[in-house]
Amino acid sequence: MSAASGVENVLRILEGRWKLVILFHLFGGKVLRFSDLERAIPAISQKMLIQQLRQMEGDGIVRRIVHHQVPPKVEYCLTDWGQALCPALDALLKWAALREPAET
Amino acid sequence: MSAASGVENVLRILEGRWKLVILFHLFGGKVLRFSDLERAIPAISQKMLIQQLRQMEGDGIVRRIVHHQVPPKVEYCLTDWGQALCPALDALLKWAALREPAET
DNA sequence: CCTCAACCTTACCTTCTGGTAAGTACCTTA
DNA sequence: TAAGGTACTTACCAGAAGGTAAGGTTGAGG
Repeated sequence: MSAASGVENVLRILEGRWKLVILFHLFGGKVLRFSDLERAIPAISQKMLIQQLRQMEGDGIVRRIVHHQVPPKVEYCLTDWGQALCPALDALLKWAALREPAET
Repeated sequence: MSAASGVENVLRILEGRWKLVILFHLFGGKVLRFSDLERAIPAISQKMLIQQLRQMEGDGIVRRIVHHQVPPKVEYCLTDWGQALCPALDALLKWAALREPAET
């Protein structure tokens, strides 16, 4: 059952109050600046935004693009691997959709 | 993007240090007693085992079968919905497997 | 009467997560 | 010289998650 630990790893990556919210804003190849994300997710604090972005960058889901300009400009987008998450999340969604009818 | 909250809900259900470990022990229609699970997962404490089982029962993933005997006997197995999780977890696993080759 | 087995509950404590608020660095503009 | 905009960073705190240890219920067996 190393599958268990594999899935646990994946959950560990996706866990975090804001990861999925950020992901969904980035799906579809969108490229957003830090401040765009702040505006898109008003409830998030800068600390959390940066923290979750950094973690996802470290996990290889998100790519960080720094433009060395005077008013700093940093953009974020998904890596190919990050984009590939879509179908897997869909599978989870489909599973969740099964719930209502089949409840004993 | 209510998909985001949908997936968040699912993660909320699967989250928890021991849920997946227990799930994988129950996959395949297995029916296990409390003490079987304790033995199968030596690192878990009784408190955690019961807590995670109860949460999964509440979420409709696990079914609890009580036999009113003198040395109590309680069995746990997956509901149909719980079994249906398998393919979704497989999708996550497949996604995780994509990682190595495509790392830039 | 005492103990044991199996399942669960409770109290308490530590660690982790997320939240707020303030501060930093840099150059541009007034 | 002072203010401002962008992208962070830091210090501190509260609440939740998880861990340990002990207790409690029930009837059979000694």
